[in-house]
Amino acid sequence: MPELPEVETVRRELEPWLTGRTIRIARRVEAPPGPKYRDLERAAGQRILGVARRGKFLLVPLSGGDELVLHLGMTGILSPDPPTQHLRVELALSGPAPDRLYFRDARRFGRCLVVRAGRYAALPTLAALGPEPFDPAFTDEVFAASLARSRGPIKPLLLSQRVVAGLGNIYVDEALFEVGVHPLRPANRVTPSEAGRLRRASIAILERAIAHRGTTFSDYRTVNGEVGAYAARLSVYAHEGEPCPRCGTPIEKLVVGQRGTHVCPRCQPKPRTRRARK
DNA sequence: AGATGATCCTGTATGC
DNA sequence: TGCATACAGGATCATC
Repeated sequence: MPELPEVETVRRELEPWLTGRTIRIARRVEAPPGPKYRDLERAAGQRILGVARRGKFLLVPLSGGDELVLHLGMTGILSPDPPTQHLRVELALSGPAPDRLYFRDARRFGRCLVVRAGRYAALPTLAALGPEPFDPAFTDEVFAASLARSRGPIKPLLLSQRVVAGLGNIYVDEALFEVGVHPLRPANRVTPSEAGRLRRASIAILERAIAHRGTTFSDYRTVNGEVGAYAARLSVYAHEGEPCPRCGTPIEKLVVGQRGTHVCPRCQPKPRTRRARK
């Protein structure tokens, strides 16, 4: 489940390899035609200017004014080695070996398409993406104001990518645990002080996870084929039934917004449901 | 317009 | 052992 730390790890490995090379061939393999893989062939002949990231999206600006947009989805893996199964995209590059980039994606939740640079109409989440967590413009005040505008539960709002970019199911659970906020708490009932702590905790967790090259449960691999080492440092995610690292109460698993969600019932008290009165 | 729920997709785990 | 079923979830779309 690649989230910001996993995608950033991949980006850092791709950047020195790909930058300056020319895409000789870009082709879709074993993937049905459709919006998830579009206009790839347009990348052929264009030089790669760099490898950037916004949230969980990889952005590869090209010399002809186009941009290659990649999303790993759930099971996407980028590698210089061809997979035996589930190959979706192959890029052939100029320059010395390794000169092929393969995009493998078993579950087909990922995407790879070429657009005019910055034109993200085909990618609504990217078009409406919130600030990068590490952007100085993402301040306590900005974050608290975004939360105050929404009455829905805090977790789905953070997963929406509109308030802040790059958080996914794992790191949202970890960050909410860290500050003792229940995932069902209405966003506008998170206090400004809690919002500040949540912002700083999210950044700290993401930075630590990047330092460990992300979290691998099953599919995620770095470009070099390595697993991420952060799974061993998770506090609540995938720890249901185990003692809370802070208070010892067994971690519980519930469903919030159709997502498996992990909480310490003591450190993260469930919000009172305020029912309509008459 | 914001919130909610269904949907996509297949490898892995579980149950009988 | 084999088969059926449940489960995992990021983004998108339909619906209210």
